[in-house]
Amino acid sequence: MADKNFFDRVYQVVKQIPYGKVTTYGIIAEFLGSKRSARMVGWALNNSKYNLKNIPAHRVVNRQGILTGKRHFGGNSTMKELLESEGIKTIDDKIIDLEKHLWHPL
DNA sequence: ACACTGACCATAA
DNA sequence: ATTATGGCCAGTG
Repeated sequence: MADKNFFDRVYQVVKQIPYGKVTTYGIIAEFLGSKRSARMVGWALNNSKYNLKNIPAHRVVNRQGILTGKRHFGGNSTMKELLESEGIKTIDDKIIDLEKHLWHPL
């Protein structure tokens, strides 16, 4: 059941994101083979909290570096605080120097 | 079994 | 430049 679903693949990639680094839905989706499946990546993360996995979903943002999923963290600034806690600066839920913190699964 | 939705991205008009 | 639509896969009603 590890590589059985799209979700699990996403989990393994996201869990490999090192501290202070971020990645995007598109990159993950593209890494999985279908950049059009970026939606599923977000879904996987949404289910990840149901799976109680150690998924640093706060390190996953959209193509613009915007914390699109911050509203799913339950709080208003939970995601933002987590990122800043790792040294990632954000303005209005957008990551500054995204490419500087950007991490690629390869 | 069918239809709609979902933390997106790219292209077309 | 903005808005609309298609596409991808899976889950839920």
